[in-house]
Amino acid sequence: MKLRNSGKLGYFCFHMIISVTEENYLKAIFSATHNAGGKVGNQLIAEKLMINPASVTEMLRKLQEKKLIEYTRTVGARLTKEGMKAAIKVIRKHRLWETFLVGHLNFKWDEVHEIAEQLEHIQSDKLLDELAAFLGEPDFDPHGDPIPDKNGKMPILKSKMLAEATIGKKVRVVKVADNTASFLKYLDKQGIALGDTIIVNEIQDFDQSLLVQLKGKKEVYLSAEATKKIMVE
Amino acid sequence: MKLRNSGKLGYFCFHMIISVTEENYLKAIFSATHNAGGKVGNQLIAEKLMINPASVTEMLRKLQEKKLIEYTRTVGARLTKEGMKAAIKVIRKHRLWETFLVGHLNFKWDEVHEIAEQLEHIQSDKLLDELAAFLGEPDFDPHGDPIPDKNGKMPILKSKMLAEATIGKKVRVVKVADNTASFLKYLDKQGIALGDTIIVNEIQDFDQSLLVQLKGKKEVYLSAEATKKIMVE
DNA sequence: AATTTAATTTAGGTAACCCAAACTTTTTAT
DNA sequence: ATAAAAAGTTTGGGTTACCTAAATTAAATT
Repeated sequence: MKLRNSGKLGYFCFHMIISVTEENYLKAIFSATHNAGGKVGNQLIAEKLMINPASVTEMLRKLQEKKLIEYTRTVGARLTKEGMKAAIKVIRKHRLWETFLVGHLNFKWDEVHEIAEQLEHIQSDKLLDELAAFLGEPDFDPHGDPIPDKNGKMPILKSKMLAEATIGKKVRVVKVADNTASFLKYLDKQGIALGDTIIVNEIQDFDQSLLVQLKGKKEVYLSAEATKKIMVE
Repeated sequence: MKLRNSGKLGYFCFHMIISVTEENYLKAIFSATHNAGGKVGNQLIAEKLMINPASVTEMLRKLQEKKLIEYTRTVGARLTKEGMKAAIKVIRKHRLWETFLVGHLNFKWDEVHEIAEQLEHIQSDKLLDELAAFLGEPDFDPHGDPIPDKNGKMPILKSKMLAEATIGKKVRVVKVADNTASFLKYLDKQGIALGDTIIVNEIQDFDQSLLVQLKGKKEVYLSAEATKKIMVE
């Protein structure tokens, strides 16, 4: 933590220095709690960060010291307001960079994650603002994930799994619930992209796989697995 | 150092992992030797990196281990071919990012250095290639510094100090030899930008300051200091 | 050549990460 | 209720990259 002159406003304000590692912890805690809502244990955090659970304890204490999380050994960790703000800012950066890479630098949606993981830690408020403006303040990233706005507000997109779509009704792919390269490449191979329309023609009883009609009239079978990861509206 | 499958060529190749700190050492050694040509001592490296000279020894040994530099305690350090390649790649990234920030994200030339210092360490060959292509393979950055091409070749720009310009002859500003924000802001205030034409009208004998005529016919005095940092052709 | 001065190295220490293994607490199941 | 399983913590150790102070080595001066 470091005291810094804010320069513009004429008074001092605390500007917390959050290390790259700390940011990754905050992201992991966010992604583990924002749906379930509750708290996360060390184990799950360790898993998400692919580190040893033994390493987590110390860092959680440090994050609590910095008032970025609330933490009790038995119940686990939850982000404070400050921690939430920091986590969402990292996510905003990540998703804006992904949008940039796909939109302007000819990256495929399965190639951007690793690089965005690096770019999300670049520290510059002006860069963040200007990048967002350059991209036209996009609401969603190349995977359909919502991009938080400057105040941390996430656009809401109500979508459901393709697996739950009504037969015969036309739906539009708006998001993928799995950003791994392998799944995304599989979708590319099938000819399925964000924004495409799909009609479910049949459900196979024995394995819940779907026979669907893509935009080019082409019919393909999608496994139950896959249809749970393709989000539509 | 890590063994990695190169993927494309079908054989294994060594891919050296160079840390951020190591990259900064290579940059410092490069910038201290590429003009003078010789070798650098610990002191100068320490100064450039704003660390203690005692800290340098260990790292230089490590860089020598990795065959990125040649090092003898008495003569100092010099980049090997590999080290040079690595250093130039970092510089290429730095200058391309600066070009991007100024060209597309509304940054002023005095605002980009710090951010480029972060961005230059992002690891992705595709990103580097695509960024360069997006920018149109520029030859010079916003300060007039040459951007090495993919093979590490630097475009050469023969320029001289404004201080050495012939009186009455029209010259063009092509580079600044000082990238500090304070100097760049000073130039902004004087209304001097890259590409501008200047005519030297008078040299003041007593302090070597110049009375110059800018493109808008405006006449200003420039200190000898300043005229040594404005490069023209 | 002897001395002063400058540069470099050594030695010992700190801080932020990480791990493996031992240990403790909590939870679950019998 | 108590043993087994699961989850969390502590201990001891490792790495990287930095620090200071003291010792050493090389260079420059006298």
